[in-house]
Amino acid sequence: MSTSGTPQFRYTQTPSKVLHLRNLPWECAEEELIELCKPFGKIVNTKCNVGANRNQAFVEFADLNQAINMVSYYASSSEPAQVRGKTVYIQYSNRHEIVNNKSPGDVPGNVLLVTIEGVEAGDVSIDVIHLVFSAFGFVHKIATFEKAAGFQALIQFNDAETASSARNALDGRSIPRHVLYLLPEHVGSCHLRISYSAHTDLNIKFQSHRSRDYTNPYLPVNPTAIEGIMQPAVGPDGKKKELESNVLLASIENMQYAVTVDVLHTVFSAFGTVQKIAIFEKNGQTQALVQYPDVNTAAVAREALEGHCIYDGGYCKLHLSYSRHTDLNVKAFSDKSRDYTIPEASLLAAQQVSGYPAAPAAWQNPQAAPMYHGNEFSGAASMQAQGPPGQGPSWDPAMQAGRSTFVSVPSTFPGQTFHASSGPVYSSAAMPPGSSPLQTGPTTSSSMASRGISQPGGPPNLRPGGGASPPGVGPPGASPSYYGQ
DNA sequence: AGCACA
Repeated sequence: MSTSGTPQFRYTQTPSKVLHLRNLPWECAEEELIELCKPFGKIVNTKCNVGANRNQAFVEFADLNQAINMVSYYASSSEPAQVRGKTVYIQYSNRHEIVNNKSPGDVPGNVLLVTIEGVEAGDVSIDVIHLVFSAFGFVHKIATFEKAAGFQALIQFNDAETASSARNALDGRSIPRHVLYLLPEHVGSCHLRISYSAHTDLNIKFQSHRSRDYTNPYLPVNPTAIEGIMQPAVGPDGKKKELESNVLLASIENMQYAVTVDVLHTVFSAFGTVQKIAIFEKNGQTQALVQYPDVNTAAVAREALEGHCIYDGGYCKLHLSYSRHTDLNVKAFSDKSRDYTIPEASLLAAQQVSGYPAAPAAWQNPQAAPMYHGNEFSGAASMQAQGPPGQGPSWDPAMQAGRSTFVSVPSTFPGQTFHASSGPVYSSAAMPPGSSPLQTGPTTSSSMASRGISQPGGPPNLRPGGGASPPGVGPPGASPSYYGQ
């Protein structure tokens, strides 16, 4: 009775030009592997830090004979293979080539992604992190956040060399003993898992309890961070208050009919100037971000539209919440996004959607402080490249008040998915203030809302049909209107 | 000290 034989140990393993190395020191760098193996032949690929303990590796030789040479050499050698004095066990791999030799986190860069295991976000302050990592060089920026993986921090160094020295020294280690006294007593172990981020320059908008930009001491302090809030904002009545924002997140339920940027613009313009719109898909559901100039307008729109349907019959029901974003960075004119603050885009939009006043080109932000420009390739050079304020449609990310201190690709920001340029990327960009509201200012528009719009069945007086009907959408014979359920 | 990915 022949079974498919269980794999035996090395004696019956078929040779492969890929070798499996075990019992490596966990610090083992690719260079050390190469050092060990290159006397036997040309190494074409490696994979380091494999296994739960990250103490295994694979090395692929150019030629099978080279791998055989190495295995047989150490099989008969009196001196075992060693890395830093540690005996390394070598055998043929059961695969014949190394695929995916590097995970994204292993590609060196100047920004580290640090996961601090076994702690809550409040346990390890950004100052402790700064202290620990400053041992390896000047830390430019830090952004911390909580994800499923735990408490994480992005730490930006000047270059990949500095970053890798920090990673090599700290990956897998606990926070060094000399700073442990800075941690709360209940924090027992807090191991650091460190990989490289694909980011090259973090976009820090405020000095706050969760983000720092050490290159720019003049960066404004996030007002909400002064009190060091670690708990949700609380309203006057003591109840938990949802964090407000000038940007609304709209989920569109029961979307039987296409909802275009123009439709959304029409709907949301009833409450004030819509600055930017971005439509995207999330979990198979269509969502949209709608940016107003201020929180008040957004609050009014939210109150009025929540639970209402764009089309009669329960179609395209809106669910609104506040986004964490305060300023969207969207393509000026595409089928999924619109930036009405850009004069050209407004013109373009006006060609298609007649009847809407173009947003005024107000680019000066009175709130703007001298700012550090945090785009992908920023640095001294890009700061100089900034044009003077008030000139044309620049992308100067003027500072604006807001509570989002660190904004990036939604939901994927610190994770392992990096969209460099695909899709809308939300980050800092200018928020031109003082755009003239379509109807009324924020304060009066709230009275407007209280007069009727928020009442089910009381549609706002603005209908897409009036010069802005979305092409061929909506139920037959029905122009978009608002119906309470 | 015993085989990787997502």
